[in-house]
Amino acid sequence: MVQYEDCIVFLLAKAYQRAHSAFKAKLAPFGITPVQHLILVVLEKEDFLSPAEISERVAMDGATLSGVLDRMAEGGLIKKEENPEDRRSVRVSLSPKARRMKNELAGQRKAINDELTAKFSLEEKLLLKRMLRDLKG
Amino acid sequence: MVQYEDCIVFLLAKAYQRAHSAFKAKLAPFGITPVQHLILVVLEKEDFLSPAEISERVAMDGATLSGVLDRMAEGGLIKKEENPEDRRSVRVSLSPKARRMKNELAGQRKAINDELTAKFSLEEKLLLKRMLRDLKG
DNA sequence: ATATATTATTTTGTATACGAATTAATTTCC
DNA sequence: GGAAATTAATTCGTATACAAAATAATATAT
Repeated sequence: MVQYEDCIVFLLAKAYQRAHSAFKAKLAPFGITPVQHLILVVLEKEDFLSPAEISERVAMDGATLSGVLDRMAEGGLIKKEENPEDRRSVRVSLSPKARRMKNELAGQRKAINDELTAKFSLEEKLLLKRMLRDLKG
Repeated sequence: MVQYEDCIVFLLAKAYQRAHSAFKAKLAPFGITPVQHLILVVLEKEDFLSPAEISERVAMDGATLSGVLDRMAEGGLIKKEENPEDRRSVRVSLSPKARRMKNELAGQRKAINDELTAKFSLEEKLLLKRMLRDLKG
């Protein structure tokens, strides 16, 4: 009998909620959320992506992304502009303010990783990452 | 430099989303969601809990739970009744329909666990569960 | 060339998730 | 015994998350 305490879905849900909540608190002073952080990092690597391209890279539904991008534009983190080549699509680019946050964002990622996995050995950390990637791969 | 692909928060988020989505699809024919499944299992072990007690056991915010319980009552899975001893609080109990789902629910948990961790050895499965529990514990 | 199909994005509807404010009932404290 | 603090739920506001429908623009096929 699989107790719910042993069910991977619930263990993942609760571990994710703890991690997300800790990261959210760490990012709050900067006025961004974990999801917004993720999108900023994606745009640091490749600027001027369309919502569809961002959606693919962050594995997030286009419908969700639409609202997130609106809030990020509202907050002055990104700019959304029409693509003149194809007026259906949109180009998203980082604002100067967001571009200046690059090092800060990297520091936040390192800090949250260290905090969350403080108890684990290096081998365990690597194994955890591999298993999370492989889960239902 | 911690790339976002190496950030535990994002790896957890995406692993959770995949697991949740697979479980949600498996439960859809029964008209319940993963969260509702969790609450049903909690009530199988201890019936007549209050929202506050359920909230504690499933580590979910009372504000979220309030809506979930309403939808479950609406769907005929639970009954909410006033506690005559303390009219602030509510007693939640399983409906006969939900009580009959017990074995089915246990089977669904086993099936989703097996699916999600099919690639892992027994040792890896145990280690993954331990690490998810210990993460930021 | 234009009706049709496809594509990109947004909107709508439903379900978590949680902080903060609100409401209602009970306790506590003087 | 009644004001004040506490407690239990709910409601409100904001942010994901995703399916399905709607919208708008482009491509295709005849």
